Amino acid sequence: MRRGVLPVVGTRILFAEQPECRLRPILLEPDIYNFDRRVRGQEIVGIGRRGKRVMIYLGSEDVIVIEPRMTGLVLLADPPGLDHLRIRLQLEGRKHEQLLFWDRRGLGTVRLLSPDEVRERIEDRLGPDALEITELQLKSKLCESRREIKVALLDQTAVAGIGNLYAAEILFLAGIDPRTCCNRLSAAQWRRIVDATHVVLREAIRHEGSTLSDGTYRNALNGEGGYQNYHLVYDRADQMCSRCKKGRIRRIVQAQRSTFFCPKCQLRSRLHHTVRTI
DNA sequence: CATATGTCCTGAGAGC
DNA sequence: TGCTCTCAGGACATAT
Repeated sequence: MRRGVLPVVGTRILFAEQPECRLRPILLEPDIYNFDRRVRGQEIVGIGRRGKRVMIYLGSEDVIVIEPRMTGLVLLADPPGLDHLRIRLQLEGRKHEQLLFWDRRGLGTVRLLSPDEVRERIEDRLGPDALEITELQLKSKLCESRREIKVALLDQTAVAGIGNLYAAEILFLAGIDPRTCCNRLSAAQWRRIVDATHVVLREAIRHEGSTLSDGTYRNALNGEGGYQNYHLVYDRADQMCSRCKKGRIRRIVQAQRSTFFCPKCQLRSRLHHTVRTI
C-alpha cells in the first residue's frame, strides 16, 4: 500500500470529503469538518508505514494515519464500488486526482495526528517492524511468554506488521507448530522464525499482497495481488502438505482466529520431538 | 503485570 | 426462492 501511493508525494491536497455512505461511518479523527480544515492546501511530503498503518506526512507536520484492518484499501484509482467509499482526498496532481480510503466492512480507521500524537499513539505502542526485527529483539520480548507462538506473533507490541495469514505462512516456513508456547522455543527455532518472517513478508510485498477468494484486497491501482498463489498453508485445510507430502493441512482456532499448519512437518518443540522419536 | 475474551463491521456462503 | 445463521480478523476495551 505504501509503495502504491508513493506517486502522490509532492502533490497538494485540495480538500477532504466523507462521501455519502448508506453504512455506518468509519472511525474518523477528528470529524470531517476539522479534518478537511487541517489538510486543505497541504502538500504531501512523504508516505511511510508503521506496522500495518499507512502514514501520509503533510507539510504542516500533521500525519494522516490510515489503518486498513481487514478490508480497507488505499486507492489512487477508482474503487471497486461506490457503496463503501469512506474518505476522499481531492489532489492537485495531474497524474492522480484523488486518494481514496475504501472499506467494505468498515473496521478500518483514518486519523489526522500531530507529531506528538503519532509518537504517543502509534510509535510508542508498536514493537520493532517485522521486516527489520532481529532475533535478539523478538526473543527479548517473547522468550518468557507462555502464549502460543502463533498468537504472540500477532501481538503488534511484540513485533509490528504480521497478520493472521502471514503468521501461518511464517511458522510453516520455519517448521514450527503454531501451538508451541514461546517459552519452549529453542534458540535455533527463534532464528528460524525471524528468518522466515523476513522471507515471507518480503516475498508477499514483492507479489503485492494476497487477494483472497473474496477478492477484497487490491493494490493502489485496483489490481490484484499475486501472493495468494504462493500460500502453502493458509486457507488450504485438508490439502496435502506441499513440503512433506505426507501430512494434510489442518485448520484449528487460536485466540478466535483460524490457524493453518501441517501437523507432520511443523514440530511442536525440540523436546517434544525428542521424546516422540525416542 | 500478563494473558484471555468480547466487540465492532458487512457480505458471502451454507443449510433448509 | 428466500430466509436465517455463521464466519472472516485487526485492534482495542474490558475481564480474569
